[in-house]
Amino acid sequence: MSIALIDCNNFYVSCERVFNPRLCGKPVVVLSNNDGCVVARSNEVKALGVKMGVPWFKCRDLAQQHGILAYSSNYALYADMSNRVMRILGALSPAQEVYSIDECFLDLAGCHAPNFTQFGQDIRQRIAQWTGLPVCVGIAATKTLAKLANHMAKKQAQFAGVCDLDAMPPGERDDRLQRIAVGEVWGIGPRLAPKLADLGIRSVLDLQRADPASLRRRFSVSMEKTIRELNGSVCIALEEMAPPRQQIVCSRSFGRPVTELHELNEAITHHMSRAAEKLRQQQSHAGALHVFIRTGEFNRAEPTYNNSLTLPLPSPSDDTRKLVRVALWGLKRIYRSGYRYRKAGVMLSVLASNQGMQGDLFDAPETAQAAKLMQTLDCINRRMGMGTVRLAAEGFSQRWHMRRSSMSPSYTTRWEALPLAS
DNA sequence: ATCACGGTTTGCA
DNA sequence: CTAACGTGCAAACCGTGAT
Repeated sequence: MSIALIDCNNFYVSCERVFNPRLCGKPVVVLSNNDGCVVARSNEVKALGVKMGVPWFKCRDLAQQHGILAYSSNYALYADMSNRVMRILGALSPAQEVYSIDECFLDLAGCHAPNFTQFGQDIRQRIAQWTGLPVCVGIAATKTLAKLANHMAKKQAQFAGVCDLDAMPPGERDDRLQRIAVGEVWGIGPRLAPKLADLGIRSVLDLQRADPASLRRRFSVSMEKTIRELNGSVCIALEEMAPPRQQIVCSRSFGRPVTELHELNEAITHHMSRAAEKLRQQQSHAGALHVFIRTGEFNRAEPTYNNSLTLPLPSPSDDTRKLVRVALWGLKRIYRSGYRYRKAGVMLSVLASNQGMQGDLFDAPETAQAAKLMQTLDCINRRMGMGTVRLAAEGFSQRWHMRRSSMSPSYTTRWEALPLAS
């Protein structure tokens, strides 16, 4: 059993560089939604000590000094580049799990490659040539180990971007695992790492050799699975088909403080429309929805107000219009004037698959006509771009919309963005 | 004492 | 000029009322 984890290096920054090669060799960051935090860093920026997830305003001085170039995130571009990469990789193996926008697992069992390290190099070469993106490849017996192998391929230059843990002599392997902090393990985050350290478990090797049963009692099942995976037994299966979500959340911070109900109405309508899209995409209906609004969580000088409301739906629905109507009703109930709201969102829950749904005695079932309408809406928006056809209640000026002060053109998804002669 | 539930917190990526 | 800090998901946890 061998699994490969292919992960793009500094993915968002690398995408920007593909279409703007002048950025190569320069310190570049990509910012999160609303230009809030640093979410991707070029190696030059990492070398300057800028940490992942730092609020951008806190790096402004350093950025000024070193001429760091900052881009707002351009999801249309990254999603398109991701699709290209995933399609290429998917063709190399009968089983692929797309784990996130920039990484996927491949089951190598079905790949008749004589030498997996060479196979990894071929992958790197092909992705570089066909998309312009740099990737690293980790290979091992389980997903957890493949993640770790990928980490080594990235951090240690002598691997040249490919690390096959199974091809490594056991002595050397233990030696390397000894030198990696336990917090690098997949599933061990900033909370668990210190707790493990209290027990004397500091390195990956320590965790690998820990007793799964006792750590399960102290922590959870997932901890036991992680330990077993580190020892080469598969506990976390490759999931080719993502299981349908149990809840769907859409929320955003505003580009500026919002005080008026009519603006919140627009934002909630927008978020609910997106949530309903996701809902229909996974072929579910929602049995309940949740609306929330909140003031800033960092600004302690301002009066705080957080509120939310969960509303059961009379019968499960996937109709944007019905969901929006209920959400706005809920919003009106929780809205208080006189606050500077910074964020709003919705959540759909009690999700049921479209097959075998229970009807309601007192509520009209969703009509075939409504289903057809939603289908058409989704079809147009998929083809012509997000939000081509939408509810007017989403508003037009959208003064609450997130900040994106410096976004690159969407080269691969908008004709107008191509720098052709006009 | 135990269970199902719903809401909240925790944790991760 | 100033103020400014992301999102989505699930599991664990906890209090409550019913059994």
